[in-house]
This record gives sequence, structure tokens and C-alpha cells, in this order.
Amino acid sequence: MSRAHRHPRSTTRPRARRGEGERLREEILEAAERLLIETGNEDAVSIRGIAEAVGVSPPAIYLHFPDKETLVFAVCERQFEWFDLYMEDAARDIDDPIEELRARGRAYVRFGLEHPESYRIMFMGRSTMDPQRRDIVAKAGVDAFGHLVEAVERARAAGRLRDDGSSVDAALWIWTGVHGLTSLLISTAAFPLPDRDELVRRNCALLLRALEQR
Amino acid sequence: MSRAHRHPRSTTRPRARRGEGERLREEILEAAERLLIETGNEDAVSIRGIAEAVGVSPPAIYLHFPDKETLVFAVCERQFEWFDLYMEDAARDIDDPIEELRARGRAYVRFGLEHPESYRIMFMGRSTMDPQRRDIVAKAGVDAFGHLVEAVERARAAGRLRDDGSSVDAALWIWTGVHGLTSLLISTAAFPLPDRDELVRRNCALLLRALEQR
DNA sequence: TGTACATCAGTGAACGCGCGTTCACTGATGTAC
DNA sequence: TGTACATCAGTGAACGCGCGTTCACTGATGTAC
Repeated sequence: MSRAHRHPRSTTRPRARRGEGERLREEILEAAERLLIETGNEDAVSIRGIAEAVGVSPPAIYLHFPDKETLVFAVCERQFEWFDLYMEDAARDIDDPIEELRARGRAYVRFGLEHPESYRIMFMGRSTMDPQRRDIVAKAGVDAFGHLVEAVERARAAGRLRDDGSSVDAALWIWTGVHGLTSLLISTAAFPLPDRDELVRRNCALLLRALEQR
Repeated sequence: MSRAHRHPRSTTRPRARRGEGERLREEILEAAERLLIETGNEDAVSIRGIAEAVGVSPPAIYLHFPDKETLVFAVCERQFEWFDLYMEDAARDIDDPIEELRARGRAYVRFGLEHPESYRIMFMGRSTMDPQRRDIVAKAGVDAFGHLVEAVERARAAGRLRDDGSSVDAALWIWTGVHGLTSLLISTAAFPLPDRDELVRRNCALLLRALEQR
């Protein structure tokens, strides 16, 4: 009686028409990203889970990705691109180079707190990928760092920063600083940290003060 | 022919004598810790894996721990205690309070690089434990932070630090700073970071310079 | 305009795996009489 | 000094689960003649 009309998936998805098979690829990537962000747990991103979210059977994933690893890499790549855009957006239209650095720093922390699982994947993961693949995936991350270095160089050209150390050194200093704050805020609910906003403000101020021309 | 004499475990362990059952508890904790550090992978710490490492059957674990969660917590607790000892050891016998802070900072990074999996568990994990249990586990971590605060207070009492912000603020500044460096060094083999030692030296110097009385 | 056919976009069932955990048991060790 | 017995420190086999992945298939869609 009920045998013929039962469906295992809650969302049924119309089969794509001829030539539109590539659309599923996009939907898979979006679902994987969404699962990651919604559940806040990398383990929820299983092939089966993604398939269910898309409204498709698990083997259908393999029509577009040879294995899970490749799929995860593709997701990572998108995360990095998204992150780079987010940072560039925060820095846009700010003329004062020190203020731009401050805006970048605070946007960095904000991104991490708004998208903790993305942040984990990008900056707190175990880098188990083979180096070649890793470089491709992290390209947007390297780009984002490059943008920070350029911002430092603008500040330096304007005579606003001290001259000891290179621009890359200064950018690394800022990066490690905001990363420390971000990742502690994400991870250590165990420790009684004081007011979050005030902490971010203070840390960014100190980070810049250590670099500024006095 | 070979049926009767096959043994599934490579290491056979003599059964403890009456009243010495508690010894196994200790061995389990040590094996769990060792697996974590040797393999560098939290997933290798399965009940079955630990049992094999100890030379015992999986159910034997349950004679001492009600479930895996409790076992993992017990391991965490030891990590934190170990970490606190490591830091206190690094700070011992240093008279100059600024130099003590510097020694603490560099020891922190060193600990993280020497024991990356321990570090991950303590400071980079997803805090899924219930708050009550978490507080117990992290007690040694909170103690360690307290020791840092005290070191800051000594430096302040000696008139070596600026007076803006509290000692806890200053300790947090140092903590987020060294954590940022440590966790990036652990995680991001993807990014071409420059010379490690030089980076640590420079970051610690800048961290302190931001606090020092000028 | 009709029809045989290739192809595309999937499906359903099953595979072997390792996991945490449970259950009924066993055999050596110490103890009471 | 000998022996029945309780207890301690485990074992072996099995459970159900979710996982990534494979395989043989199906049925709608477009195309060639």
C-alpha cells in the first residue's frame, strides 16, 4: 500500500534537464558550505549528509566529484575566496592608512566570529593535504595576505609606520595578533574572557601602536 | 593448527594482581596521551586503539572509565597540568620581571610546537563539554593563566609596565599574542612563513614593547 | 511526422570498515573455616 | 595444612551505527533517419 510512494529524502529535487547536469555541482558545493556553517561541525559534512541536503542520492555526488577529499578542497577554496572578498570590502573607501589597517584587523576578527567553522577550516585545520593541492586551495588566502601587505606598504609610504623590519614582517605581526584573538574567542569558552568588543578594540589598538611612528 | 595459539594483541600484558587494578587506569591514560602525541591525530585515540596500545581488550577500558568522553576529559586534565608545570619551569630562577615575561612567552610557543596535539586539545578544540565538567578540566589552564597575571603584576610593581589597563588585560594581550603565533605555526603549513625562530623572537619583543614603560 | 536509439542524470542496494558499547563468561588470586 | 568459595581483573563475541564508495540499473530527454 505505502511501498510504492515512499521517498527516503525529504526534499525531492527535479532531475536536471539534458546539458544542465553541472547545476548539481553548484548545489552540492552550496549544500556542503551551508551544512558546515549551520551545524558548526565539520563531521556533519558527510557525503550522505550533503546528498540529503541537496535532495539527491549519495552516489549522485560522484557524478561531479571523484571523492570526498576533492569535494572538501573545493569547499575550502570557496571559503578562502569569500574571506578575501570580506576583507577587501571592509577596507574599501577608507583613506587613512592606519585606519584601514584597523578596519582590516577588526573585520578579520568579525569574520572569524561570524563564520567560526569556515575560520576553523581555513586557519585552524590540520594541513593534511598534499602540498601541491594545498597551494591551489590556499591561493585566495595568500592573495588576502598580499592585500594586507600592500595596505602596510601604503601606511609606510605615508610615513606612519616605523622602519624596522619589512612590510611582510609587519603584516605577519598583525595577522598573528588578530588570529590569536579570533581563534581564542572561537575555541575557549572554557576560559572566562572579559567583554569581547572591548578586548578586540584594545588588542587592535595595541597591535598598531607597536608598529606606529611615534 | 594455529587456532589455539593466536593472539590478537601484539603486546600481551600480565594481568594485575588483586588490589592492583588501579594500575590499568594509569596505563590507559598514558597510552591515550602517547597515542595522541605520537600519531599527531586525535582520531587515533579510539577506545580500541588505546586498548591495543595497552595490551588489553577494549571492554577492559570500561572497568575504569564509564565512557569515552570521561576518558578524554581525564587526558585533557593531565595536558593542562603538564602545560602549567612546563611554564612554571621556564619562569623559574629569572629575576628580571620583563625577562620572565619574555621567557614565559617563548616557552609557550615552544610547548605548542613540541606538543602540537596537546596544544590543539587545550586551546584549539571545539568546546563541546558541558560547562561544569569543562571548568574542572581547565582548572590547571586557569591556574597557568593566573601565574601569568602574577608575573605581570610583579613587572608592574617594579615600575616596568605602563599603567593603562589592568594586569589581566595585559596578560590577555600576551596570551592572545603568543597563541596567535603558536596556532598559526601549528596549522598553516599552507602559508610560506619565514624563519620560525626569528618570528618568535620578534613577536615576543613587540608584544612586550607595547606594554613597557618607555 | 513517427520511431528507434544513444545518452544523460541520476537511483537503490549493497560492500566492507571501524567505531563505542554491552553482555555473558572465565580463570587466577586471595580468604574463611 | 587443606579446601570451598567470593571476588577481582579481566576476555570474546556480538550489537547497531554511520561512513565512503561501487555497481548494475532505469527512465526521461533529445537526436538521426
